[in-house]
Amino acid sequence: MSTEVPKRLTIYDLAKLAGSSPSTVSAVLNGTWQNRRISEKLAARILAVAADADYSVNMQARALRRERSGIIGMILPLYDNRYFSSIAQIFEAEARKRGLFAIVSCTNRDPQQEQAAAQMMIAHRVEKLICTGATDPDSIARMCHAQGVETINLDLPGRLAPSVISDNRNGAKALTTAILDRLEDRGNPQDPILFVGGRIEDHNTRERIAGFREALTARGLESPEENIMPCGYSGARAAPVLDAYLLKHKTLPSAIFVNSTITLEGIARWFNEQGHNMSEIVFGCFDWDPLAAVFNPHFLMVRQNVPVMIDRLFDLIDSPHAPSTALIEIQPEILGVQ
Amino acid sequence: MSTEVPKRLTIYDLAKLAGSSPSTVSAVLNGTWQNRRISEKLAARILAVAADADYSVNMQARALRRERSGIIGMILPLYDNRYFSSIAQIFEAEARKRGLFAIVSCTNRDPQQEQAAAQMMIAHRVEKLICTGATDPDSIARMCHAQGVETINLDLPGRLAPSVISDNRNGAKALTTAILDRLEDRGNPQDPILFVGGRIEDHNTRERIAGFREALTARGLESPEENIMPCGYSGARAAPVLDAYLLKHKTLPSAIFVNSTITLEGIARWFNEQGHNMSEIVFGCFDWDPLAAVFNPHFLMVRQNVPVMIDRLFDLIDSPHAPSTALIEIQPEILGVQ
DNA sequence: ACATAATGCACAACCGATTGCGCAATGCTG
DNA sequence: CAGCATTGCGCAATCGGTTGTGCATTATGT
Repeated sequence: MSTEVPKRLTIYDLAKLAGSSPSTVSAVLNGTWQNRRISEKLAARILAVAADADYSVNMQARALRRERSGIIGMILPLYDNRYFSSIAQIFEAEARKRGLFAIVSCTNRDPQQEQAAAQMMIAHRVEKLICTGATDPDSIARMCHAQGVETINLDLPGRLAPSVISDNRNGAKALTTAILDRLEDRGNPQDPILFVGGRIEDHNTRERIAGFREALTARGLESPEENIMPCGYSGARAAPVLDAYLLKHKTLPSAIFVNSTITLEGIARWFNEQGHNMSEIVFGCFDWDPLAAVFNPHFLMVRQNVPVMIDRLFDLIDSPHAPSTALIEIQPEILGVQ
Repeated sequence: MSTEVPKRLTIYDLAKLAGSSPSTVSAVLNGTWQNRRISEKLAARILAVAADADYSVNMQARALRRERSGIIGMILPLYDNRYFSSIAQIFEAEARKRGLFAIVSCTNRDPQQEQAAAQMMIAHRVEKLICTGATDPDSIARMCHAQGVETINLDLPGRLAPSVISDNRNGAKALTTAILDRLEDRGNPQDPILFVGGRIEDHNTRERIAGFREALTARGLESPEENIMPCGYSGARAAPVLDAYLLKHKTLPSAIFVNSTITLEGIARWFNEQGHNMSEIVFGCFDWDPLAAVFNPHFLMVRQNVPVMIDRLFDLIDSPHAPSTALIEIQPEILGVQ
């Protein structure tokens, strides 16, 4: 085994091997040799030598000279739910298709970590930075713009860069309507629906609450403040909300609008611990998880359309200078309605 | 908005601003100035100027000159299950703690994509490459070693680089034993257990089958070949297996050892479609998912110990030259036993 | 045969940080 | 006050590609 760095091959070595010059080797290897009037024959020879010697370009050197890194960055709250992990996966695949190298950093919904990650991305000279579900997208946008790096917001919108998000309001309205239909099927169309989870500071949660209310209003129903509990994204936050509801009303709500799968997990845990049966209640969840869906075929779930979101995202990336006010809303899908 | 690249600040600019030289600025900014006998006072001035001007080092230039990128790479089959996504997340956090920048690529269990991703990683001059669940870790290891890049295998072992994996055999044995205990509680300790999912070409699947058999043998039970169905990782593969079993035996097995959550999803779907009730059967799954667990408290699940695996992984990364034969097995946890 | 154009390729200056080395200024010793 | 050590810092080469420019050589036109 190599004891120390075994000096990798450079274009200078290849030039010697092929009896040519570094600049010619460079042009041949990066495909610009046609413009430089290199002969077919020499190009072939150089390519053969390079392949034979297992040459691999040094991207650092290339990026330094070209003043373009070929890297595109994304910051993300976390990987471990289906929505965000599929965002990461599809983003990466799409980036690769365009010859870009994607680097993704998790920032745990923490503004400090978001800033630090963005700094790192800037230091690595990413060509664009995608801020997914960022708690403070505008601060990041300011930082990046000061360094000449454009940003795009995904999932949560900002005011200083274009944004691609789900149509939260209409998605929530459709989900709530589906819940109301279920209640009607069960013969209690007037029963209260509890809204649980999310952060009221989030644009998305506010929009979902608005959609929730619109659906109720459309049926001539009330939406009392006390039934709307954006208690955060952690699963554990759901228990106190349910405890309080039960204490006050002596009975469970007939339906629950759950604002994320992580909240759903907390609610399910509470039902298990309390010995309640989830199938007595109509559940609608603004988020999708295949295992949750298959174990609860009666659940209503909203699946955000990640492939289309990423498509629109790359439209923005490709278009030179999208207006920072652009807000693109993608319709999600309601699963569980017959 | 900037029409074109707005020339970022370099150490040459800072040198002018601070009335000093580029080499001094460099030393001050990268912390090596003590060795270069720069005065406290000048260092402070330069730091102030840099902070004031929002300077950000160019990592490409640094990496080129230092001949170290500060980047560590990982290839991964996919993000979208809890096991792999937590690997990615914890790996990234640990890398960051060490001042390394983690880049992760999904390769969809496709040897071609694995090779291509490894090539990219090499071009970006990663300092090490972690091959997680690679279908062909040895080919990647050969490629990387030829370029002087060390690799480490995670989740699936290889013969050309050290490996950190779960103790699949003992984990499977413990899971099977737990299943047998459940069957005994239910009064049918001799009933057949079906093993479904995974690839027989995978080391892990083979070891799990071995552990499965050991547990049966320990109770004096048979493990007929026909009950062991490593039908792949896709969920859809489970249905034909279950169909065939049902056709032959006219009844469902009393217990199923499920080899992954994706297979579990396929099985659950089949049960729904066929109108069978999953609670009639004892389920053990070699994999863990919090939503699956909370919706099925009676499931036995194996949670692989990702934090410890990543810990050991970084032990290997930090140790100069681990023997390529090193195989570190981490004990997983059985969830669902009282 | 001579001027002109096209072809084929190499030279050398970069990109921005790092680092071995050396020089000037100051401090200290005798 | 000469002689030597120490302090403080800048010079210039370097990492490995990229690219504007220019110089031979060959082909074409008259």
